[in-house]
Amino acid sequence: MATGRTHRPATRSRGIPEATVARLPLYLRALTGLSERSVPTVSSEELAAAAGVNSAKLRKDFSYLGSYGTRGVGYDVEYLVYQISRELGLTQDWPVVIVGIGNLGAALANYGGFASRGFRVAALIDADPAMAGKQVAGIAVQHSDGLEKIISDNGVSIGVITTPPGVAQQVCDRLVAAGVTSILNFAPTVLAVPDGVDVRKVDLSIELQILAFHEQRKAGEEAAANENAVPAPAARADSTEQGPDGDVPAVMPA
Amino acid sequence: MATGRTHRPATRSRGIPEATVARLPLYLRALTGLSERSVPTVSSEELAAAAGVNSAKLRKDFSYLGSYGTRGVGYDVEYLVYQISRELGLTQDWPVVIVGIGNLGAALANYGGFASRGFRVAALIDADPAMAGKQVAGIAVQHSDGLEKIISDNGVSIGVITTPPGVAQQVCDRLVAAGVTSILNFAPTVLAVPDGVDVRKVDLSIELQILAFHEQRKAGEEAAANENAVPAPAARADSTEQGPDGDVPAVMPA
DNA sequence: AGATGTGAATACGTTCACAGCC
DNA sequence: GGCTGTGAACGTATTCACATCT
Repeated sequence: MATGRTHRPATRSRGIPEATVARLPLYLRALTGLSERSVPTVSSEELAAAAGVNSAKLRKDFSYLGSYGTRGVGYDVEYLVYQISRELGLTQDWPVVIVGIGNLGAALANYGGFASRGFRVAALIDADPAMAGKQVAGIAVQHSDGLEKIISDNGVSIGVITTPPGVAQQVCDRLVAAGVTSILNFAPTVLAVPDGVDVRKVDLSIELQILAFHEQRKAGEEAAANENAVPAPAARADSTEQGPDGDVPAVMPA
Repeated sequence: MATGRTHRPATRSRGIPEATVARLPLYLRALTGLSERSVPTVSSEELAAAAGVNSAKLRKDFSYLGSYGTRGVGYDVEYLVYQISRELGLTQDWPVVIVGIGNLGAALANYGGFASRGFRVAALIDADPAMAGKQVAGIAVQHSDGLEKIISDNGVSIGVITTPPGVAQQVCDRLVAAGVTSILNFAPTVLAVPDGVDVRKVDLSIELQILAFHEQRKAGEEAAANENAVPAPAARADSTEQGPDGDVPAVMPA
């Protein structure tokens, strides 16, 4: 196993920034929409709006892939779809296993967006013997005893973990030992993996907590604004927060 | 991040970097684990390991909150739990609505991590009349006709969207008009919201595509390595012009 | 001694603004 | 004229390394 960190060599032409990679799927989705509506070309401005980013960022992102646009015209939709798909590795298809077929695992198995784009659910795996053989999303659940064989028989390199947190690390270890090198973790645990294995995590609870932080801050600002509104002490406004017309949402519930 | 420009005013003492905010829930989870095991104090090194980050980053993060540690000793676990909870706004509890009770919505409703920390499912809402009245996770599903009333009666400011993509924007608009200012979006769509409303998105498909990108790159490197090992044929199909060396970036701290 | 807290250095990401091409 | 592609400027995040305190 490649143990050494190969010390990123200020990579030459193939060094696409991580932030850009994370946005490519967004562009691809927007482009797919345009493609379905048979739109032939699109400007950076239009595409950026559809993807929810600004156009300078989009152009910079595309510049890492190459020069796929035409000045004065824009981008050819089909061509870009192909180029981005290729860059993301979606021209081949990726067999995926989901481990842990509870509510969430089942929901993911049923999720349409899975198959739509290069991914195929190769197997559903659960530790509960009572689950084995049951059909979920048209696929028979298999017992986790056979995990290693399933992985290697299907050439799976991407695993999705939707188990309870207590067993996520064990499952992860087995997946990695069996040859999986990319893991999408829905269990609220930090997974330890060897070098060369990528882990991405999705955590509902974390997302909500981040939202709560901002909610609280909004509430605080509102309160501060109200405080300012009444007394107005001799001291000047001290440029504290932004002006009165700032950011409190225009939507005031009746 | 929100689509709107929230005019960040270089806020004085309350300016906690976004990247730090995103890690606070991670620290909190690690600390909660220690707390349950009655560990009284923890060093930045230990806590960082448990949270899957490095210790310098953790200390820097905490320095934005204040000086809650003791030099030569470490951090008091209970005290830190409290401080971070307060900072994140988890000392109050947040009523949340989930709109779209399909597989995923139901899975989230059943998700334990929801209630565990400051969040309470105030209502489940679905547009299908056949769903209305059904119990999911012990809560009766309500029809979306009453959305506005549900929001205002319960003082809901956080909404979770698990509808099909086609209706996500409409649902979002109604939530916002009814007073919701934070949205967690599971639908694969870009949501447009007014200033002052935060949107965070969770998208399975995007995460998989990011993993596929890195998978592909690993495969390319392996191939390149093999090519080096074996004498290459005179003319090779140079479809994959992978850089000579390069390395797999540590995408996510694991 | 041992660990925190933090300026300074570095790396990464975004935005600006305009040259270059259609 | 219009739009891309990109160096340069700016801003944010991470890491280093050490002064500071118990």
